[in-house]
Amino acid sequence: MATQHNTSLVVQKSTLSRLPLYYSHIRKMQQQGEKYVSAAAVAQSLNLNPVLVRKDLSGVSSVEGKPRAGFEIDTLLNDLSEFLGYNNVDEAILVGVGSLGRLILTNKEFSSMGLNITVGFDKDPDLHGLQVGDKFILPMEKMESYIKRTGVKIGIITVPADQAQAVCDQMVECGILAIWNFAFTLLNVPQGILVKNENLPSSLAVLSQQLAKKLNSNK
Amino acid sequence: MATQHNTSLVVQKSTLSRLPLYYSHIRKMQQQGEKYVSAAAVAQSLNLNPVLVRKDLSGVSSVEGKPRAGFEIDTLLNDLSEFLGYNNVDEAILVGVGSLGRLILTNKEFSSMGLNITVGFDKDPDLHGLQVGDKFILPMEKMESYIKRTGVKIGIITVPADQAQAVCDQMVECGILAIWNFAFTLLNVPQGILVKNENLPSSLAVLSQQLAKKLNSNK
DNA sequence: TAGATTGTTAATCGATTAACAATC
DNA sequence: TAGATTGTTAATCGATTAACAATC
Repeated sequence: MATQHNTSLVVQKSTLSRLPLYYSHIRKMQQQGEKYVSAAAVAQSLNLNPVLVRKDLSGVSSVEGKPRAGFEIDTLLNDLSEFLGYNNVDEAILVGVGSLGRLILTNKEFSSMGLNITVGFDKDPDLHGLQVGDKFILPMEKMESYIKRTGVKIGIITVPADQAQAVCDQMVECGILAIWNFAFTLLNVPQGILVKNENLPSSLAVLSQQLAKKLNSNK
Repeated sequence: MATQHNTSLVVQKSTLSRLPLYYSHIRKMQQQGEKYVSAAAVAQSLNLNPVLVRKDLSGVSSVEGKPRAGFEIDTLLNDLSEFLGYNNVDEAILVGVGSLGRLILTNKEFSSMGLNITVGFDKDPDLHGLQVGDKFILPMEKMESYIKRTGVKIGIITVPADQAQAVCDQMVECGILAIWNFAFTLLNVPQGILVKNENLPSSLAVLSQQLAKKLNSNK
């Protein structure tokens, strides 16, 4: 049964959001000295449907899994990190060095995932020239030249909601192609610009609603 | 065409995650003095499919929208906040008062959404008795008695990944029914416990992957 | 070999979108 | 009235799950 691996990149968005979980879980196994891992085992540990995991992994792995054994961990981790782009480090800038911005700027987990936030921008003059961790904070006016000079493609927005659209427009104009938006507002962007919204109020609504429904049904 | 409103609570999860956006957008319109809003207008502002918005709103509104005019804003906002449970304030506790925990504890947006985080727990003795904003930090040992005494049902986890499962177990044992998990790990919980994962690495993976694909296809 | 695990094809499930009649 | 907007029914799209043959 010849199958083409990695050539058919029909990995869905939903798959993609599970891959980091696989990666982190399987890396833990590697550190514990394991050599092989089966999709079935991953599925059980992560409480997912086995077929789902099998399908996800088969779409990413460069080699077929071996029946009875599973996948060789070293190879699989390599394929995963390759696929997720952890290897070719991506650079990003961040605008809005408030408490959330600061948190993201200094978070080491991102850099281990290959996201290198090189600099923060803020309109508050008191912050200019300061460092958060080892990242400098620059004035907004420097954004354009910075983006154009470095060719950075990812922008992170951590300003208050009412300023987010303006920052977004500015980013897009300077050449940013993908925006990670932490402000609680939907951004209007031209066709072709990617936006990923990080929306805590929505998440909370889902959770508390489900809880309310459950409490009611139990009555 | 008689329709039953609010009685048929077949509002999907996906709808639910859009409602807070509608709420916030429509409230802005209210503040600008608008009296009526149409699903079509909301759809256009938020860049969503009109039918989708119409369906969402019709499932939540206590009255039918008026053709040509739309929905009365005051009534609609009331229905939305009713539906989202913003009125009957929910209490929550938070475990792990690091930088992220602190950020969430002090975030005022949550309280305006009806989530009242009453107290934070941390294992660091240096923090015990301190206040973050107006919230006290208590030792972990106090968690059980606190939950049982107050009957709080929502727990927020902001500890490092390797401690998350232990905290989760403890919460569940004490009677917590819904968990908002900010640690990058999947939690194993008994049937019936709700978990909402806030998963930044996964989000990032989706974004940077899409970007990479796009950059490649443009070549 | 026997059995666990693989990858694939088909069925199911759920959410979004298209089409349309009803109404102010 | 004419036209914008509504709510609903049917079609489409996408993702998950079930079933199964292949294989080490």
